[in-house]
Amino acid sequence: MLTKQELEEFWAEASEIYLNHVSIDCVVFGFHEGQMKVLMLKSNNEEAWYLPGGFVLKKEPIEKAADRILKVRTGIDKIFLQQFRVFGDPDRSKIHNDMYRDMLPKEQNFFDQRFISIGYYALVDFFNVTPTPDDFSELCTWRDLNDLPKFQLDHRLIFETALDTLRLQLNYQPIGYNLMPKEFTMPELQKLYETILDKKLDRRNFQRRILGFGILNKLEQTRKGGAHKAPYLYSFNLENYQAALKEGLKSGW
Amino acid sequence: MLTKQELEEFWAEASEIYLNHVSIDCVVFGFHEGQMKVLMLKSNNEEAWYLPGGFVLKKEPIEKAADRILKVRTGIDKIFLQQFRVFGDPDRSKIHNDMYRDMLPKEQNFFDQRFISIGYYALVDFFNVTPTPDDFSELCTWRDLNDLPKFQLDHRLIFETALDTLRLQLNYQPIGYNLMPKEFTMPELQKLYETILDKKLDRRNFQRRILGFGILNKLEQTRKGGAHKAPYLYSFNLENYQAALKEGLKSGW
DNA sequence: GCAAAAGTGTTCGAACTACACCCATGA
DNA sequence: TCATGGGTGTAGTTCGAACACTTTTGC
Repeated sequence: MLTKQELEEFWAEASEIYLNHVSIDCVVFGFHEGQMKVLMLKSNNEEAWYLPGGFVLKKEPIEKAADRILKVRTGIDKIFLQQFRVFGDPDRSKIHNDMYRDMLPKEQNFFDQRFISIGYYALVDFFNVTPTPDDFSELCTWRDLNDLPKFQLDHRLIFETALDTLRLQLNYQPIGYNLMPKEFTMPELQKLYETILDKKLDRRNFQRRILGFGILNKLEQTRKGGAHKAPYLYSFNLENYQAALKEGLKSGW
Repeated sequence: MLTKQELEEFWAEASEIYLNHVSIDCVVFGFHEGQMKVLMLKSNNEEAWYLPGGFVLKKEPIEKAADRILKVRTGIDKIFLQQFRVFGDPDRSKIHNDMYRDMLPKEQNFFDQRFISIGYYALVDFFNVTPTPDDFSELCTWRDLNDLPKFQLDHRLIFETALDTLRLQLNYQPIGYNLMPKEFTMPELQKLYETILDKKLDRRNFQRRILGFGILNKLEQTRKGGAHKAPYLYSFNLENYQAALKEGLKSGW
């Protein structure tokens, strides 16, 4: 928790270095133990959780800003990021404002303004992330999609819009390279799809379809140690994967 | 063309009523005589064209701002609008700034700042639009997609991103209700798709596919007066159309 | 009657669905 | 040896691509 003095300094600096009225919020998806996770922060002294976010430096491209913000929260450098919507309701940051409004006069208070927030979603490898709280949180951690906390501000809307976008993009983009470890089994990848879509898929049809995309390399090894028949390991064929990202998976029209 | 005095007043007012650093640019698509059109404005005294745009009032939702901006440029009230991307390069409004930078001191000059622009695309019925120039343009008119002028700033990028988005959305959204007149023939609708996609489609397959979506009503009448066999008229089944907009056309996974 | 546009099939193959069977492993 | 998970195969169906024939209309 920051002291009033520290807040004062933070705000004074913020107004100097950041663009006014513009913020960035990120929905960071990870995948662990067959569950989809989202990175969240818990407010100081309050049971309200929010998404990693921040502001844009005066001369910084917004993509760089999102990168920088997530680098601090996760420790990861080149994160897969996708802009998905702008949240621009005039009242969307009202609660946030209220929290800090009375602590400083309006002129010095960077938070006491309307923010247009640019939403990014990110896909990351769970194990590479080192969740790191910011100045306004006592905790930064993964939350299971099936066990979400109380959201601050409009962050539930931002989260749900991100998830909807991700589900939609599943239809014309390959997904997984950023969420899975280097090597993985087909059932593991299927579980990722099932978790994102929140429904069961047929083992055999899933395999055929995914393989049909031509974005996987089948490796010689199998994953030993499981309680049953050892599944084959796969890795992504990065070249084809990138191509599929650009061209899309189906032509449609 | 505004005088220096008028500019001074405009800027003084702008800083008072608009959010800093945030702008909106709109790509307005229309369809006329088998050609896709985009609404553009021609700069005063310069062969540089730009997209309809504007700023966000201090307490206005961004969607409302886009509505308001387009209402003034087109005369249409409830336009079909779709946010598609934010353009946030720090140098993106540089040229614009240069144009007006020297006319007023920095503090008074609303334009002499970095703008994060929210991109919307709009689909409108060509015949309902009354193109109306703004204070910085001598002309507001439709431009054919096959005959585009020189763009100002990053407006070519904005336009192309909008078109790409539209093409992508064609795969999972019905399109046409906002671009076609109330009644239309199948060949006319096909022409719309062909124009957006910039490629020929098979008559028969197109008809089967579109009808399969269940978003059309076949009318009794035919379009008389043509030089050949009279085609049937169709209208959109608005209920099914709206449903398709929400649910998407194909499930995919 | 002829050219051009529009209505209406049909065929073929690819792709998706829904299944069934076999194999490997640990308990 | 058996329950469980994983690899692989197949029949039926649907969907889209390619293509042909007929009908209407103005000249």
